[in-house]
Amino acid sequence: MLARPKSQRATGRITLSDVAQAAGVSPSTVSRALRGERAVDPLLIERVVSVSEKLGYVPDPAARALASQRSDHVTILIPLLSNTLFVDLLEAAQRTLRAEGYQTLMGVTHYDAGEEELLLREQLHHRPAGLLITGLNHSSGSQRLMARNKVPCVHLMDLPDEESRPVAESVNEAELGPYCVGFSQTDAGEAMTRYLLGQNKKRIVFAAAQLDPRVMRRLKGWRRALKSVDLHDPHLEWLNPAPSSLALGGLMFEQIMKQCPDVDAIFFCNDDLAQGALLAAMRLNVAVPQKVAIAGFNDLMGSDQMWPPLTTVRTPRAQVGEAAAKMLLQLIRGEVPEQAQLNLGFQIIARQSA
Amino acid sequence: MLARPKSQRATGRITLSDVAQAAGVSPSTVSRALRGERAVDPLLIERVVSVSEKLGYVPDPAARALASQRSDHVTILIPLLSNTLFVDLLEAAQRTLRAEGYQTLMGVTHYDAGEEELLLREQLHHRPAGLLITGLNHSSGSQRLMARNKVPCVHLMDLPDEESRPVAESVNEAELGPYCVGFSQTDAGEAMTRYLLGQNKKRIVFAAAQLDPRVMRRLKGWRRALKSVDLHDPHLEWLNPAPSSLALGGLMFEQIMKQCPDVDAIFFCNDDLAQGALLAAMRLNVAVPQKVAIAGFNDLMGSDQMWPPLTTVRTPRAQVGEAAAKMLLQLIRGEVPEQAQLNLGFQIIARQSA
DNA sequence: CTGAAAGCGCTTACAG
DNA sequence: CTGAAAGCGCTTACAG
Repeated sequence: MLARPKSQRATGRITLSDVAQAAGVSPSTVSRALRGERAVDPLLIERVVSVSEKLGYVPDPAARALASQRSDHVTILIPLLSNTLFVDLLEAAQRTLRAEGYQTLMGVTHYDAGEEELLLREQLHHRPAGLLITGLNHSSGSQRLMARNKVPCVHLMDLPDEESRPVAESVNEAELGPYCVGFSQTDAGEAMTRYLLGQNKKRIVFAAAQLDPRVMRRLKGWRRALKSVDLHDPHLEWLNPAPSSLALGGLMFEQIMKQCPDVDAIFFCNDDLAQGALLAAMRLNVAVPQKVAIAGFNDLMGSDQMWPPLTTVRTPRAQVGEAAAKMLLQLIRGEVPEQAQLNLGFQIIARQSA
Repeated sequence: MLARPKSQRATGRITLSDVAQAAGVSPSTVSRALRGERAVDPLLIERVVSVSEKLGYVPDPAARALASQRSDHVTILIPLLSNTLFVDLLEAAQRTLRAEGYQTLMGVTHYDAGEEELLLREQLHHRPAGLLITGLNHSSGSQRLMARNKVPCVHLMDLPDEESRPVAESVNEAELGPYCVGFSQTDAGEAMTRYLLGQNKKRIVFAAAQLDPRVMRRLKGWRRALKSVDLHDPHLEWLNPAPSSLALGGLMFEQIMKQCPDVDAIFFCNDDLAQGALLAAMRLNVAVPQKVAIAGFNDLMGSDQMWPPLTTVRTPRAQVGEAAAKMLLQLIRGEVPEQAQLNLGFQIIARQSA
């Protein structure tokens, strides 16, 4: 039996130098060839790549990070793991990033700006290559951290309001940000409300929990739609800061039915609430949508299985995760994305509950 | 205005040497003091810690990983993100690990042994400090990878069968593994079946999807219970390899009702299937539990909100995530956990569907 | 218990 | 286009 050629190193790892030696070039050249830096002879690239594959060379991420001051980590900050919306976002982003050799590090903020800032601070010490962060609203401390570290960053699931967008005369690169991919939460809230109006509903409640910034934007859309037809009434706003859940949806439904028997539709800010309401309606024997229509938001798992099936707004979260990751990848490479704000839209899914 | 004392380094980062200089000791001592290595004068430790806090020193993870050949990453491999079971596991593990300064890196195997092996290989290149992996069944390639890299590893959500456990006369450390924390899937399957028998059910279907190893262990428990009272019938086994979902649960329910009208109970291997069945029963106007009882597994979100509320097995996934992370932390520190196999049990939640 | 020195495995000005 | 050299910021035998 032939002894396998041993590496010189104590660790036994195949290193860049091993490859360089075997290929008869300098380590610098191997480094450049493998990273696809231009300014390397194509023939050398070929040779280096083939040798490194033969030896089974795998670059050491720690050494690379130390030398280049940039890791192969991308941090993604999401509010919650208990809303499948964010899990879908995470999975899509992670899949996209992994395909390009990046590791995804997830942080859960629990909708808490302080926790977000803390996570940001922790993560920034690891010199992430990029940052994916949910929403556009962050503490001034967080904003400072992001700016000072000037790490590429893409915001998820929302877009700046029209009115707040800069109407610069000459838009230069620096004014392009913030980079974000999502859709207009306000428009989506307005669209569903208009749909309900189209179903001839007049007393449409907006029922929300959690009350995060995106929920409040949907509320704004609901208000806009109702005001435009002079049907807005502040009493129709049911805002509960508690975390969203099926159980809470059921509870809110009961309360609304008891206190506002004349209501003819309820637009819940998230499908879990709406699903809970549908289940409660069943228990309480309230006819949906005849007595009261019910609509949700996000088109989460199970909404199509409810009885009656839930009318809702389908949001492109997997697409958002993927597109945002791709945009981030561009920024990491120093490229300029075609659009700084990518609008992926939404879709009204008319089923039978409204 | 006083200029802030600048670091010598080009990167501007506060380094170990900065702390050493300010504290009047050598870098080696700072390194040892900060990592809580014994064999350092307590007074020096105090001084070093206070100076490093004053300077806002944060160790560079990349440099540390490169020098020590161990990163501060822990890899967790789970089958899916679409089953909240695994999300709960992930969140608990990540929370526990983060508190001790470890970063959690997640890999999604999609119940595919090949993908698991690939993820393992990728992750191992990053020299993780430890590994959390779902289940006990892995490809021989994966097992080899884990063994060769001798990275501390804890298995999640299952325990070795009694019969397969080594009955060593003198158990030494090497024979303690595999480390795992979970509960007996077989016993849980058996317990729920016995509960249904106790409800005077005679024709109890086991309806399963996905058919991963843990589902098959539940099946085994169901068989054991039915055989013990001579009520086992192979026709009662409904095994569908498709991914689990609400919709599939509904479909399976319809099929079972059509083809086996004499069935008086269905034990679904997961709550999503059972929830789908409950919803289908409602559509089809089948009385639950009078005509047919329905039971699930895991006690997932929403099961208590169904109508009727779902009888199920509550599994301690958050506790598993936390306990496994703690056990892994011990292994990383070189400590020996009290038990190599930690049984966290399960609980029958008798609600109204069975 | 403490320190000087070597080394971890890369990247990147700098020079040619 | 290529290479020699310095450097990234730590840890860890080794010696004392």
